[in-house]
Amino acid sequence: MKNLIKVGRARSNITQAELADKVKVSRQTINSIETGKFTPSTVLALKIAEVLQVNVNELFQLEDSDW
Amino acid sequence: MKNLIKVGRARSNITQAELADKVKVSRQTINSIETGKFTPSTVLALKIAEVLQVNVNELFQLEDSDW
DNA sequence: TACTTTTGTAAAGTTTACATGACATTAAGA
DNA sequence: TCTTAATGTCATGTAAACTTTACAAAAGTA
Repeated sequence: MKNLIKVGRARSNITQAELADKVKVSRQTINSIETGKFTPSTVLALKIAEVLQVNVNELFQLEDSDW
Repeated sequence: MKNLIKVGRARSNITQAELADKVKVSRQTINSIETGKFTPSTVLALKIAEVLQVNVNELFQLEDSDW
């Protein structure tokens, strides 16, 4: 799965740590998701999308290898 | 988190077992998500949304208690 | 260059998603 | 009513998300 968190953060001009605070997870969790180390839960994806003001479908995109 | 999987299945006229097959998880997993027993991963949410032809944000919605 | 902020990463522990198998309940059709 | 399909649920096991602590690498700024 591909993600555009970095782009969204840049647009909103916030750091990983600030995003982490807003969605109430650790900074490492945001970093791990952003760098593709793991897949967030849907609740967390919805929160990140809300903070970054985008749809989940824009922020996270399936790849062929996910099927 | 609230979900509208049951509504989406009804619209697409497919059973939990059929949906499970299409997204490649067990029937119990679909049932557990649909009945709110647990939160799916974002990959699974994207797959279910794609099969049911809706956006993740329409299918899964945050509640105040999620924050 | 020196200092500070931001980001990347790793290890160890806890929690939860998801699998499998089994069985009970409900809905639906003959 | 009898039978079958669909759904709900439970128990056990494994894999993966997420936490905390800690440190290193990068990037920005004086």
